[in-house]
Amino acid sequence: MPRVVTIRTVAERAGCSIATVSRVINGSARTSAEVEARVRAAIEELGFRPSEIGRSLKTLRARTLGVVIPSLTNPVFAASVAGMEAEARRRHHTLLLTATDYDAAREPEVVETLVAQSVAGLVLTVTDADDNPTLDRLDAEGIAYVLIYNEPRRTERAAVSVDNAGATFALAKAMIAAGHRRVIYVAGRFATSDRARTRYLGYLAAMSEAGLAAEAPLELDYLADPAGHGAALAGVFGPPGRPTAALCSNDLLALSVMAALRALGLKVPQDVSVAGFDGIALAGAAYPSLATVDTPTRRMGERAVEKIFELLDGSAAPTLERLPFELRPGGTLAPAPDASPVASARRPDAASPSFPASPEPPSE
Amino acid sequence: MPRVVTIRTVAERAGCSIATVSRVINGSARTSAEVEARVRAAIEELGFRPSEIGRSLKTLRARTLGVVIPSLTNPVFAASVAGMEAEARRRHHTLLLTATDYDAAREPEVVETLVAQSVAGLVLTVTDADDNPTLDRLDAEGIAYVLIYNEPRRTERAAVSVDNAGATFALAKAMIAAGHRRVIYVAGRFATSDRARTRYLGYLAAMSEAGLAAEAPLELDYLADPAGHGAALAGVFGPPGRPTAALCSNDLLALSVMAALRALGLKVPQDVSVAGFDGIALAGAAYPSLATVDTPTRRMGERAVEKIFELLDGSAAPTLERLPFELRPGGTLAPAPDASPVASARRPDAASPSFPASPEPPSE
DNA sequence: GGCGCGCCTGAAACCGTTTTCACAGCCGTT
DNA sequence: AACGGCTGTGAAAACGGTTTCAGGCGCGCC
Repeated sequence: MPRVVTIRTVAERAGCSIATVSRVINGSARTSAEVEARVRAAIEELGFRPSEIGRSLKTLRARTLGVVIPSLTNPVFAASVAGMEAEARRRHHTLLLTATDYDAAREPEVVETLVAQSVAGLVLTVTDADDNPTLDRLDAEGIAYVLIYNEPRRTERAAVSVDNAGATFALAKAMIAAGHRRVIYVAGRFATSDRARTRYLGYLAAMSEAGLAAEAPLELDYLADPAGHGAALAGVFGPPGRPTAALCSNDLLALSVMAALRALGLKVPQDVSVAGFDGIALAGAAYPSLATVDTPTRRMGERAVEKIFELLDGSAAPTLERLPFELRPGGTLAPAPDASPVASARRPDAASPSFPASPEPPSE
Repeated sequence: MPRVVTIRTVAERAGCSIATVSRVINGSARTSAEVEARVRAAIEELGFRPSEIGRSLKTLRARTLGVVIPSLTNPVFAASVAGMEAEARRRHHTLLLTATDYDAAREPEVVETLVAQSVAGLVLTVTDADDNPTLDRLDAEGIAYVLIYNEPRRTERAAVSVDNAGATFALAKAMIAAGHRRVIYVAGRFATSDRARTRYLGYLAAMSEAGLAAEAPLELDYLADPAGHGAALAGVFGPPGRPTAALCSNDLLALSVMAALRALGLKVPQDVSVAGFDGIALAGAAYPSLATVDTPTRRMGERAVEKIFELLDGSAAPTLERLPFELRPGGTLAPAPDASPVASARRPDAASPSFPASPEPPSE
């Protein structure tokens, strides 16, 4: 028999009307000091806590924020959700969390679920931010939302992201600067991640700028058993003239690729350099430490929630906002083993980071 | 102007009463085929979706589940939340997610928040499952909850866990069987994690059984900068006669400890063996792969949600349920470098796992 | 042909809160 | 002394559903 004590119980106890109790609770209108004291005492004694449901029904707006992410298993999303949670709590809101498991078909239904809960707003990472009926519907209904990690081309969509293509461009350039000529882009779930696709464009641009031939991207499912990776990677790294560097679309994938390469008997970074994207905390604890693009994952979550409230109170129009990233050097990226037989065989040194931490490495 | 279409709009369009619309939606009573068709058509045309808030108000129970965890940043909690989310979705419920950041003082307030939302039940990991006023309050109010990873001594508390002490006992025994004599237990946030304390008991038991002297536990904050770890670890592993093995209270900590040991110039596992606890996905991708206790993290989350519903429909009484664990061998646990100068210096081999995967290794 | 029983249906109450509206009392001003 | 405004309060109307209750209608059975 939970919730036996409602605002009516309190009013009775305090000897006033429920309207007055409501006023005391919300400070929505002045009340006499005497009545206020009685009400506060009654609330205290009864342990009363107003029902958010009752409140929401009147307001037609719950103090909750809907969150839609592909998966909590990827630490990059877990970290950004942690940021959202902290910021939401600061603003007396709670997160309603849902995951799509990278299934685009699930997006409309989870958004429906959240909208049915009358959330104040939504934070989402979708598979495709441009061609997306679900987002169109939110636009049409005027429901506040902010994308995170997506970079919609349509600038009237609110989003918090990083320069995915630019960062990958810089990262690929760093690999090229380290002497790598055959660099392969490895993606997880290419089809269901516009991030992976956008990052690929950055890779292509860097290869093209350096006059190098781009490789066909290698697509791996990083949720599947790493054993599956082995076969795919063996196909690419087995033949002679194999790539000397793997640029992975995210850190989780990169760590998995490193394990798979080792299982194939290839040494990282002596045989193959590896880099990731995201800057998850564990990338630094890996051995060798993972070279990656450090994105402010937690801050992005916080910022997304801030943005929701800006949209709600009308203090800002929806915009695409790119937070700064940083190239993070790591032991997994070393100078290329000299592919040309004429050049001297310089030993790569795993211990020394091989590219500067500035976003734009020197152009030579 | 969101939510312009309510059950009343639908009723009008279908030419019937709102009661009938409700009946069609919920199948709570028979309706004529003709009316039902009209109602369904109206719902379709209007894109109507019943408000969960309106529904909950009558029911006094929302179709949401409150989740309280220390932090999403630890993959073990992220994975269990992923399990909860999947199971909750299966049952048409949504998660309300909150984190305490390992702050016991925050527990009562976040639980208050969730209760105010009229959640159907709660899944929580608390700092102390035995002496906990917040849980007492939930008991008193008859609100359904299930603990996860906690192992309350009070058996009338519902919980899904593993045998924390038993698993650590087995893990410590495996280390001892590998020849380690000085094994140190390294904990993160000892004060705010009854898991860390319970696991320590398992370590103590194993050391005692083997007639070895237990070391004082080393407490590290794995959220702090790993640089801080360095100093603490240097104090323990610097002096001669240092421990040859570190048993860490969780995987995240273990990976951080590995990085810190390397920074001190110590090799894992040649100089120091390391083991963790939890079995997070990335433990397997680490190099060397992390020896750990593999717990069914995701499954535990699913099971906790199942249990909530068992409690709600009265089909089961609250109990402490321990799911099976498995020792997972890993390259970080190798035979001890022979401490006794008289014995021959046998080279430890990082590649070969050094303990069997069975929960109870041979007692010699 | 009348009676009774199901089957569908609608009116209305209810859930817990916020908010509007009206009003009583008081004070200061003219 | 009358009047206007201001302050504090309560009654009541929402908000969007579910559910109870009563009743209308059609049908079968005596």
